[in-house]
Amino acid sequence: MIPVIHSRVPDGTVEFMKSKANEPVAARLRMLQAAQELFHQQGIHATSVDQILQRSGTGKSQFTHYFKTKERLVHEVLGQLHEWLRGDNAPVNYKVRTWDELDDWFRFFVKAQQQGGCERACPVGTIGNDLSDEQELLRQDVRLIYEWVRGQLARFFAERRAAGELAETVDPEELADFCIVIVQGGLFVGKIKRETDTFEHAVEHALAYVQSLRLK
Amino acid sequence: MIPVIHSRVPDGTVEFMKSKANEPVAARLRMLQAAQELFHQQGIHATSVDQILQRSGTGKSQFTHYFKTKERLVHEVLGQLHEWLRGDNAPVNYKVRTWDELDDWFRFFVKAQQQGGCERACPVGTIGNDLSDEQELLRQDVRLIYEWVRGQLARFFAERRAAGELAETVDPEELADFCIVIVQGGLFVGKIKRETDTFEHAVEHALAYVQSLRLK
DNA sequence: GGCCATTTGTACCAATCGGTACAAATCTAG
DNA sequence: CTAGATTTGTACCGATTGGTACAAATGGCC
Repeated sequence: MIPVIHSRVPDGTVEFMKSKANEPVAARLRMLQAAQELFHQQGIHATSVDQILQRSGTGKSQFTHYFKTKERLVHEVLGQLHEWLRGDNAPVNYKVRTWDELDDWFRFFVKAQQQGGCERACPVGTIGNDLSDEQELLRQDVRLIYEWVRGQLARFFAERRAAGELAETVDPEELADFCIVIVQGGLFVGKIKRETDTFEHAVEHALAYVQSLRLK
Repeated sequence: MIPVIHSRVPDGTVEFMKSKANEPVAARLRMLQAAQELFHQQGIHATSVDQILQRSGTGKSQFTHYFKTKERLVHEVLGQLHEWLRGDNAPVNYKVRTWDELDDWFRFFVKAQQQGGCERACPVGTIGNDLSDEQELLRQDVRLIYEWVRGQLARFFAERRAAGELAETVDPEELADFCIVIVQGGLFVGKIKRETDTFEHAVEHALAYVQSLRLK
């Protein structure tokens, strides 16, 4: 039986519901989860270590023991996000294979932002945007994730082109960049303006454009 | 004769070059300028008041005297940016009137990011992205700027449509949203990846799309 | 000169930041 | 049980945060 690790109470702090047989890894996971959520909605700078500890219901000694520094925690959060996207439990299918799935991919982000009250943009982008010049390691983590997403979209477009469904003049990777910029920009503007209309309009135009490139 | 207020030394701090007749407003302007630059490249959270004071060569008492709080300083920086964009000294022409000027408008941002070493995105967006839920006043400042830019682009598209150069089915405001998302997203991704290729590809596709909507 | 508002220097504040020290508690293996 | 490693609680650290207090300096104006 899987022990209940924690459950949310209205204000976002955790209720202690550890199983009788105390699982040590749970603390680590709770901290990772809390950090990911807080980084997503506040960024790195606006999120203090103490805040993460409070939400995850852990002490400072655990933090030091499992992560040592805030920077390493960010690194692990990015690793977790990376695995999550690549895996089959991702909230949206990144491994696009049909034109319809491309539509779904775009529209998922609009819906996701709506459901989050327009308070969050891309979790990876939010972290990446807070990095300084000295944090080249973390920046590499972020780049890796972006490149993987780009690769998935580029592969799809290349497949469609090979199937004669896309003009030969279209570079799959450049079109992938276009799609990524739409999503990142839409989430960014949506978060700032606290509204999804702008994002929606951009997505509709982007989809219309991609459709206009289709051959059959 | 206009007094030399300050000049940059390599490390970014100011050299004191006050005119003999000490101008009190100069301190205020230097702080505003320093704040704008630091907010642009680091965001609000990563920029401390002391850092602004150091760069502008002013003391804490001046800061308190002219701005009282950091929040009010941000407000004034946004006001300065707003005036700057609307005025005729803006680094790029926002009052687009021809298709060529639209091209220039898009491509300016790519070039600007390149020249800044890909370390900065949009100054307004960077500030807006750092706002919390409680700072609704500052968010309104940001919205106002975005709405003005959107209005300029929408006006241009509406003009073109009235002239029969754009399909009647195209909503000028929605197309403006598309353009803004491209620029904001491109700057955002470019800053994170420290590279402008993604942005460039997105802009080329965006321009190709807009061109495809032209009727003559 | 003398007055009064504006402008500035210096010292200071409590709160929070990320991080450390170290011993006590706990789990696991023999 | 005991031994040794893992995990955790508590107290603490110097540095920095945004902001304040208050007097001294400076300015224009009469």
